[in-house]
Amino acid sequence: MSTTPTVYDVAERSGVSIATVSRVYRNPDSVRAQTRERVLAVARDLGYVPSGNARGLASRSTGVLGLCFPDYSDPDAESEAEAGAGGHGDEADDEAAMLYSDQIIRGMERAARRHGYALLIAASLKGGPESLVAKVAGRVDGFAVLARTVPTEELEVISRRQPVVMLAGPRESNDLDHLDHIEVANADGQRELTRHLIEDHGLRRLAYVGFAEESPDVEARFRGYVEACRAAGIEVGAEPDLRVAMMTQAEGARAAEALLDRPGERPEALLFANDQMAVGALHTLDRRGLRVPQDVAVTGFDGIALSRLVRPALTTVRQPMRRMGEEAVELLVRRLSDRAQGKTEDPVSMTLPVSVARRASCGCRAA
Amino acid sequence: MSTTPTVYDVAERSGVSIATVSRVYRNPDSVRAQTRERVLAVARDLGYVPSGNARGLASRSTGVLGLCFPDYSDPDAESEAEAGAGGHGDEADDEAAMLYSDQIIRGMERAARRHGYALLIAASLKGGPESLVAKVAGRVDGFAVLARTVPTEELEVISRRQPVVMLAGPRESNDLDHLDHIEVANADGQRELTRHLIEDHGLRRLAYVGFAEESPDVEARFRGYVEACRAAGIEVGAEPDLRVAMMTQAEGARAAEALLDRPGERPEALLFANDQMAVGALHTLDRRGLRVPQDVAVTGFDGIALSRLVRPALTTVRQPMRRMGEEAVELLVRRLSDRAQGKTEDPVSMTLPVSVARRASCGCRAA
DNA sequence: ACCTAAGATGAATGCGCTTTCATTCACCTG
DNA sequence: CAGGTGAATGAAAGCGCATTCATCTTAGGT
Repeated sequence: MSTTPTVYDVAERSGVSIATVSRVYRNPDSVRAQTRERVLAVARDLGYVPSGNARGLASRSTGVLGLCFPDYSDPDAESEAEAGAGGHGDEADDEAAMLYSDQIIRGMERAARRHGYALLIAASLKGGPESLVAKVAGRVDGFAVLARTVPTEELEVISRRQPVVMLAGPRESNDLDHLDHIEVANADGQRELTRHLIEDHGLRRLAYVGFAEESPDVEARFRGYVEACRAAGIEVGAEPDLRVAMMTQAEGARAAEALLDRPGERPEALLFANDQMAVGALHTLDRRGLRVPQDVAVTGFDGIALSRLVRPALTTVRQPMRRMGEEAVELLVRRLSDRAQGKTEDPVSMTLPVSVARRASCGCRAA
Repeated sequence: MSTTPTVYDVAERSGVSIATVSRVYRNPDSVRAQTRERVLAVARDLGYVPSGNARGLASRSTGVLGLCFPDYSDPDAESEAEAGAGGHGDEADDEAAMLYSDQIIRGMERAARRHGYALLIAASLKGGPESLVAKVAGRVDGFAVLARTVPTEELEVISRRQPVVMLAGPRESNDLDHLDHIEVANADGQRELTRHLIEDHGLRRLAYVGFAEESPDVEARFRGYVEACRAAGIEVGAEPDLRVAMMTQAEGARAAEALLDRPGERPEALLFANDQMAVGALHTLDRRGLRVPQDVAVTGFDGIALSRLVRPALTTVRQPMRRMGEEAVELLVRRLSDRAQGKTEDPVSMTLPVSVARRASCGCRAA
């Protein structure tokens, strides 16, 4: 217990060299059965477990893939889940708080497992040491990063030494052209959803709520919104009707207040750039006595679990997050084997299709 | 690109020793600002990222915690999700397949993050190489294991060299007494649920479906069931009415068939040892034209997402899986710091409370 | 019985970093 | 100006394993 046993201990106690001990684990068939058994017995006896670090160092590969994602935690969402997932009382539980990143983790884990890899996950602690990525990068053979988790420059540096695939953010302009990249059809989804509101529900006074910081996803979504509006002959500005500081429920609620307080006719539909904001808006509307969707329709984007649990259930655009995780792993694995063979292929960029979930908040189902 | 840069490269190019380069990363304040900047500049230039393996080897600690869990994948559940989560049509998506382990991962990740650790997750590939644990164990400072993922003997060996906490299975008899251990109140939950069926719904002809392999959880649940029955003066055998080979939906469906085909009066309630089996049973009953809960009540155990999505929604016992993950990390962190200080504390064993979710399948809500 | 080839094992080196311990240097103190 | 201090840095010794390459067995062939 005091000092953990190493190859040396096992070798000595079983009367062989450390090379043989190593072989017993790496390549059992190359050791005579009798010797092997003896070594294994001693190992068991001593409580020997090969050090992954040493192994990785010596063989320069870890058998681990990684995922870095931002600290999505939304305090509102947490309390929401505990308080009752939008009024569900005892229905509330962890499920409601399942987010974006959880689905990706799930997808990656599955795929990684199939390929014999383990998965290392780490979220950037807000305001923590900047070295999150470095920490992960140093321990894995390759990894995926959710967009905007890591400073571009740092990523650029790291991607020179190991495969990196960027998730959900369009490839950032210049430096990162050589990164593989997976995104979803943000514009398509928002366009289709908007078209649905306009054509199928006959709504024409729409308002779009986006995100203040530069976010490629949000921009793409807004673009889809604009396209659908223009196609229907509805005039819209070049900017969302409102931009919030964070894409949280609280901000969504506040955004709804602001939009409703604006002079002029009340919008017939509020479109939000993500589900959490939309859920926040639902609360505001409820408090103000406005019925959804009769008085105002509300839509989100993402398709998180909560979107289905709130009342009225939220019409939104579902992203194939799990699949994204799987594709990321496939890509990494391919890169790794390419690299092992000295091949060099051009960076891949794929776009996964999304689908509109028509639920109650736009009027497609009973609340 | 050809060869990844190391401390040596950085040291040479910036005219310092490798010791200084190391300090720049480990203990920046101990290096003169001017020197530090120079080193960092070179590092950035070269694309240097410290090797986690080498670091771990040298400092014998990784900053990573681990989780091993069994391959829960239930093909039925997957297809269920794709086909429509019990008839929900387009409502179907990944959410429905969120399982036990996903919640634990989530809890662990959160807690690990708070303590500055990353999380390594790995599922035992069914029939894969036995070395799953060894792989994980060798790369982390401590880890949690879901019961029955790993042969007891192997765990025993490993736990001698690093903190291990066992999740959800009662401490296995002899060898593993020194393992920390977290479980949920299986018996309490099943007892309360059974009591509810008997007292609040007036049901008396119950049937319990368990798991054939020895499973401490299932045994505890069954024990709770028996206690509640006896307390109500209902006579029950020492064994579940039926034991299945796997706790999957298919097996649950089959179990329901078997129970309904038995001679004698039809049971008023079918209690399953987990949600997935109960969902399978729901299908059988539906196909046979039996109404739930009017003709037969059905209950599960676990509280997975699917349990709420099926129709009728499943009455079940919710486990605080996420919290279990968090507690596991807390325990590991404490152990690690104890160990660092040379302290040795007795193994901890904690039991987390569960809660009964009364939904439609027992008659508590509209279907 | 002798030689050869294949098989099993050992010796030695390096993977990239952390960490004493020792050394150097610039500054203070008296 | 000598002696002393503390800060900054360098030298060197591992950390635990994988992996040639060399050496030693052993079985097979004639």
